[in-house]
Amino acid sequence: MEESFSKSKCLLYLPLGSCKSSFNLEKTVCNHGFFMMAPNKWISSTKSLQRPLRLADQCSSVIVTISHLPESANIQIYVHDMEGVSLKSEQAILKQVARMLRISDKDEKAVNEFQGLYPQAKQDEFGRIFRSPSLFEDVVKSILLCKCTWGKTLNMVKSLCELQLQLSSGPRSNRKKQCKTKRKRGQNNATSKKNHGIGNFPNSKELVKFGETILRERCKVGYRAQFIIKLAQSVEKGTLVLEKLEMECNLWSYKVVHRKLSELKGFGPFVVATILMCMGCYEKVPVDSETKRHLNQAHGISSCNSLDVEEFYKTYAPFQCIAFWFELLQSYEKDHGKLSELDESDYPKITGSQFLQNEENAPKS
DNA sequence: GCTGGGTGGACACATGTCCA
DNA sequence: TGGACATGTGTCCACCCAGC
Repeated sequence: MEESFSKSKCLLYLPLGSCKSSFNLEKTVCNHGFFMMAPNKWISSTKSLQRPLRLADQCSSVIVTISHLPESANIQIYVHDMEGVSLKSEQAILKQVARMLRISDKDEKAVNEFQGLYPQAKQDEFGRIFRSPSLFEDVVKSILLCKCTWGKTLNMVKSLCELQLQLSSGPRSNRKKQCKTKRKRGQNNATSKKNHGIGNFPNSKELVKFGETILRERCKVGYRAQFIIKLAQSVEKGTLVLEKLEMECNLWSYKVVHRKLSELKGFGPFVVATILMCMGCYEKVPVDSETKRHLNQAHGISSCNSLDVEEFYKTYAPFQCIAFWFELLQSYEKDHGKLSELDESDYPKITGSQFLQNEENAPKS
């Protein structure tokens, strides 16, 4: 059967629907550390987001630039280096963009309810926390946040994307074996063409292929390699269906999903809370050194544990996590200026603890 | 270049609490 | 009273970096 192609050759539109009134691309993207992680690239001069996204075959990627004109009812997605996009791939791209930017009726409902509880967030157009085009990417990035500095996390993620680019643009014969799906005219493997210097974030299939040793040696992910590979293997075998968990999280209590995730090796309370946030369950605040620092610095709460954090944000239930991120973002922007206007080279510096060190070193008045 | 302390979340185990 | 669950604490691990 002939695959049909989009009439629009390289420009796609994602309707905002019910999200139109509350949506602001800059505020939606530049509000969580994930936007600083490769392969995301925020271009402050044009207020647009550039990154590779998967085509329908899940194997090849294309670079897209996502932008939004104020008052427009659609998000504009420019697909680079492509003469045409099949309808299936178009749907795949739109689905990924909608996930990243939380464009859905459910997300809009959450934003409105949260802003009702936290009016200042409405003023600041805050409510959508940026995430990845796939839950798998969110999960791996959450693992990479652990036991290291922010700068190191950024490096590990970047190395993974570089490795993905290297391997995906390897010998043609290998790529043919990887991609059984037939591609027709115009559906070039974008990674074989102009790649804008960055690969996509590897999917589970690619990570299984890389293996633990390569992740350790090339990407310097250390002990995290075993957890990531195990996760990727479970996804590939079908013993772990992340999308099903996400759906369960939406349908029933997050506690069931919380328990299931906690059973996985390498998934501690911080990682699980971060994943739940990405899934759209905001009741658990990820508690790490940064959370404790923030509560100490902003509210004078010293030596707090996860229960103290839970107690502190219970006013905003079931959106405790969004409330926490709103406060944290405000403190970052107070110290470093607007995150959306930062230079990429400043990204590794964005932690409150850095600020704390500066404060401690500053002469006391 | 080597060494050892610091970092920070996960993990394993110990202890505490609750409820049938 | 005992099992299930929650909480606290010490240890582990890989890396960074200052000091020698």
